[in-house]
Amino acid sequence: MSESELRRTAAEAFGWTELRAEQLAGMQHLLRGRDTVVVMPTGAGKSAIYQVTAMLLDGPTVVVSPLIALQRDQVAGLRANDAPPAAAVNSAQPAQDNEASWQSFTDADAEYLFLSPEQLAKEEALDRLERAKPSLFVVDEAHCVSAWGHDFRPDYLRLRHVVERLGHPPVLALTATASGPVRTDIAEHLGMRDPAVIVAGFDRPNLHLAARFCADEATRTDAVIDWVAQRQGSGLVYVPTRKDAERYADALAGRGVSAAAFHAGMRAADRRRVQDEFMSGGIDVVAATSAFGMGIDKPDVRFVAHAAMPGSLDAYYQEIGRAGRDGAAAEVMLFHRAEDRGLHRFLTGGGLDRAGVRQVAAAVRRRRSGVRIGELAESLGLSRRKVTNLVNLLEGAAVVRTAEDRVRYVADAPSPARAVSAVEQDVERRRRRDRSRIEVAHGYAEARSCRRRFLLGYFGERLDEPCGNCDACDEGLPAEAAEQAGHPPNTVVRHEKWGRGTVVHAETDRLVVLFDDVGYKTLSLAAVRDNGALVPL
DNA sequence: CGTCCTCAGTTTATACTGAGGACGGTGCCATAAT
Repeated sequence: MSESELRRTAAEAFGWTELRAEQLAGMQHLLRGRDTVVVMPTGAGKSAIYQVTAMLLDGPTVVVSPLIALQRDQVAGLRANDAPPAAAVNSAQPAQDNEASWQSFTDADAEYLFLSPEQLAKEEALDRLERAKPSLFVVDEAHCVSAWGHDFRPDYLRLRHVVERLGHPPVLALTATASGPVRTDIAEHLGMRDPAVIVAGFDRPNLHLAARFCADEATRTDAVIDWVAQRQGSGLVYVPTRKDAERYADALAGRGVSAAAFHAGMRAADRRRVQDEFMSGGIDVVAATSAFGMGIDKPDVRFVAHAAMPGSLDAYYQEIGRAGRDGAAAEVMLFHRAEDRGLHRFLTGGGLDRAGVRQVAAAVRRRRSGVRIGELAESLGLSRRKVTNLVNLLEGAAVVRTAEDRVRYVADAPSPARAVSAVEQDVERRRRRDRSRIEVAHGYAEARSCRRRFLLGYFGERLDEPCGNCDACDEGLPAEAAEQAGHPPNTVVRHEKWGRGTVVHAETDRLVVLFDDVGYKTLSLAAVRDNGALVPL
């Protein structure tokens, strides 16, 4: 497919006269049938990649989207152009409308169908999808596969079976934020084959990055409120708990700031009102949990404060990325405490339900011809979500396998009793990895050198000059550390104990290395030099 | 793992202190009760 044909389609159907190199590259990979991962900032035109490609492929396109609100936005956006018809299926619209969406999709009338991963867990949905013979399978906000699939929304990890059932059309994963391990996780769990990975620049040079250590909770509260009260324009305050959202919103209101809380425990109508008023400028500041943000594209957010360090730099970067989308200067301030680790340790610490693993394994083994997850849940009297999670774990440990929607016991797999320890090892590995991400996030918070270099390094990008727009650069802190150390970011190294790894960040006295097997580790440079435990590869 | 809340105990102030326990984040979907 020629580049000019892509450009023409983009112009005719959508009125886009320019396409970025990354967009074109993504389109061409997909047209050649190759699975593709695209990491591109919000507003850079990720959606264009599938919207245009869909029109040039012979068959409709399935778009998996995590939020119903996003599905709506996407459908509305397509309808506003001369694009082909788009439809959605979800629980928020009447059954009649869902039926109409399916009809138009299977009749080859609609080109795009938007739905959640949970919809794709339904047998009937799969049948209808299969009949429509989709030629492109898109996973929007694909970091959700990695962030949510392992526990919160396990149907994300079932998508690979949906893809196989559909004969593996080209798969496109789209996200704005994904570090190396997250990209790998996404590709693996979507069952991608030798995917092309396109990463557009991560840097957001207009964001001024800064962090402040707070000794105790009362000091932090005051510091956050003072800082926010002194700012102008729209801003966000990210907080760790729902109660904090209310607490900060009230305190800010008491200081004369037009502020409101936002979290998942609020009534839907209140959430909508807060979001609408923030968008329209009626409310200046929203104090929110991580529930706020996906799909929010307000260009003139002037600041983002964090009243605690989130559980990973992936989450942090996503949240600060909501500032300064218009390209004008914006401020980002992180108020952190060492104790912020506690909540995330708790959240990543849920113990494995060994009895559940064993129970599901045994139940699967009994059904020699395989069993569907729905039947399994019903016969065991467990929730669907629970069973899906347990099946995912068993599948990860290669104890069971899914084909044609049926879960089967792997012929030479260990007994259910022994399978438990295989699963446990996987869970333990994941926990170590999650905890190492918490640690590296605090490494960032406490860093004494260019913050932007640290952040970009985490996402696999190298910044050669100090950025000049962070608190460390403001203070003239050393920036040449990476070179002095002899281990600049992105150097591949081998550690005698932890194996292969990649340098993520270097300071005068320590290195942060991402090891393939054990996750992130901070190494003292003195120790590295003295005992030769770390060698470049 | 840390914080906040409650409550008992000590105290005689309507207030401190410590112990113990609850609670902590993301959304889809289906189903039940108004």
